[in-house]
Parts: sequence; C-alpha cells; structure tokens
Amino acid sequence: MMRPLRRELMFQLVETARLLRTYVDQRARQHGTTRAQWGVLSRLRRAEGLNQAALAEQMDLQPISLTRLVDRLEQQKLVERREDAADRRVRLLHLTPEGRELVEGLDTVRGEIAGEVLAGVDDAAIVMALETLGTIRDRTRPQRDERAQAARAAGRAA
Amino acid sequence: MMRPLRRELMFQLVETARLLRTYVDQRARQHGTTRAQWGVLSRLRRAEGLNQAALAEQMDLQPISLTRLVDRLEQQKLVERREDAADRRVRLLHLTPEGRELVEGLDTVRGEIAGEVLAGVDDAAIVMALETLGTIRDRTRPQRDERAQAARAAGRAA
DNA sequence: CCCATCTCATAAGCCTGCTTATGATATGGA
DNA sequence: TCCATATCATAAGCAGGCTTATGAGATGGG
Repeated sequence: MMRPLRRELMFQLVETARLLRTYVDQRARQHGTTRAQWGVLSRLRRAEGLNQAALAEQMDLQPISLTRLVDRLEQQKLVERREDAADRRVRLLHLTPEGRELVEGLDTVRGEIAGEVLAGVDDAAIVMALETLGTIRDRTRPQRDERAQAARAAGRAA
Repeated sequence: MMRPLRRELMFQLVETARLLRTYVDQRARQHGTTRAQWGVLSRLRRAEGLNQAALAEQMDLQPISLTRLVDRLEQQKLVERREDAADRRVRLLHLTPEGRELVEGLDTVRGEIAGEVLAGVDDAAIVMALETLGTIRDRTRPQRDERAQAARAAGRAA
C-alpha cells in the first residue's frame, strides 16, 4: 500500500460520499422522497420565498440542476413556484403545507442517520474532519464572483 | 447556527465530495476522459483480467453501473472485453495499449490535484479524516455477504 | 429613449449512479 | 441425469449532476 495519504483521501472522500448518498437515498425513499429533494425542502424551510437563482447559488448547484429538482417537487405538490410582482423573470419558491409537513418529519431522520453512521466517533475527530473538508470545499468550489467578473471583463474587451 | 456537529459533517461530506467530483471531472476532461472512467482504468491497471462482477464488487458499484462504464471505455478502445474459456457467461477486462498509456499519464494528474486541494493540511489531519471516513464507509457500505446469505436463506426457506 | 448586455429560468443532451427485471450459463443435490 | 437455484452480464427506466444554448425580461450608458 504505497498510496500517498493525500491521494488516498481524495479517493476515499468521493467513494465514501457516494456510499453515504446511496444510503441516505434509501432512507429518504422510505419516506417517499430523495436526498436531493430533501435538501431543497430543508433550505426552503429556513429561507422561504427565495428565487431559484439565489437558492442554486446557496446550494452550489447550477441553476438548471435546481430547475429540474423543483420540477419534481412541484409535480408532487411539495413546493410552489410563485410569480414575483417586481420581476417577471423570477419564480419565488414556497413550501406547500404538505412540503412543510414532510420536511419536518425528515428532520428526525437526519439526526438518526448521523447518529448511526458516526456513533463512537468523538467530537474532536468530527471537528477535524469538518475542517479538512472545508479546505477542500473552498479550493474546489466554483468561484462565481470571479467567473462573473471574467464574463464582465470579456464583455468589456469585446 | 445550532446545527449539531454530526449532522453538519454528513452534509458537508456529501457537498464537498460533489464539488470535488466536478472539479476532478473538469481536469479529467482536459485529458479526454471522466473521473468514473479513470477509476476503472486505474483499478484495471493494478488487476488486469478481472471479470466485471469482481471489479464491480471491488469498486462497490452495482454490476450494471460498471457495464455501462465499460461500454464507453470499449467504444473508445481503451478497454477490451475478452471471453473466458472456462465460463461463457463472463467477460474478462483488459486495458488496450492506448488505455494503459492514458492511465499512466493520468497518474501524474491525480498527484497534482491532491497537492492543490490539500496543500497546507498536515498529515495528522489527513490521517484523522481518513479514519472518520473509514468509519462512515464501513457503516454505509452495502453488506454483500449478508445480502448473499439472506438470498440463500430465503431460497432455502422457499 | 434605445440598444447592448446581463440575468433568470429553462431546454437539449450527456454521464453516472440506482432499482428492478431478464436471458444465458453453471452448479449442486435428488 | 435433470431441475431448481445462483451467478454473470445486460436492458429498461429513473434521478440528479453537468455543459452549452436560448428566449424573455431587466437595466444602464450613450
């Protein structure tokens, strides 16, 4: 096993996350939803009335990815798109009563899963892992400001 | 921010891995491939001549997921499926010369990425993160042995 | 005021994962 | 030997990411 530590961590991070994603998806399915949709509902509960662009940015998702998630949530009547009187392009997202009820139930499940999966791991280890993940996240996160600046600069130059 | 540590880690793990996956995909694309396909090539280099079931198990992937990855790799002439004289159901996987060349070049890239993304993080933190990930991985990994045993037991009972 | 430019949402098309199901082949016990 | 069962690979169909492209509407500098 000569694999250097840093490469090993890259590898394990992606693999572990995939396993965890699948695991959480199975749990979510027992409640008739999916991990990704659950994520949208959760955020929406804490910040209702967001438009899709703002929510996508908050979730580090491409707007089109969120559009399709919301399509499915809307079909299931868990989320509503409402018009914005001030800007006819935007759609403001609201939970329906059913959506609110579902997400509140799921909150319990999230806690259960975290307990199962991390039982016996002490807080110090979790804090350290969070820090390391934060570093990775910052270095791989798409730099939206820079991207927008670059686009503007290119526009100016052209 | 009252979010408990363990829930926060679950969340950050999945989000960070997604960002990393996308980042690595972009790098892989510069070499004309994808992260997932690269993964297959890497494993194959270290264990050529595996059949698909064995490789899927090693990668914690469902066989069908691997089948389609291999389809694309075969189309690109990076991998070959060969018949097994001893069992006509199985296909043995081999790298082509082009496949071997590609994966050897990519090895450098993997090291580069690990360095960029984890620069300044000390070894102790990486070891701890690996340990925590290992715990999660073990608890979320599908238990193939148990599953197979359950299937056998069900068979016997029926 | 008007037009170039930006932004919001979405479409099209791709990759990769999953579950469920199926056909071909192997295998082991009666 | 023969049949029930298991295993290997794959198909169908879905979810959820992505890139690239487009139309509608907002906005600001000239």
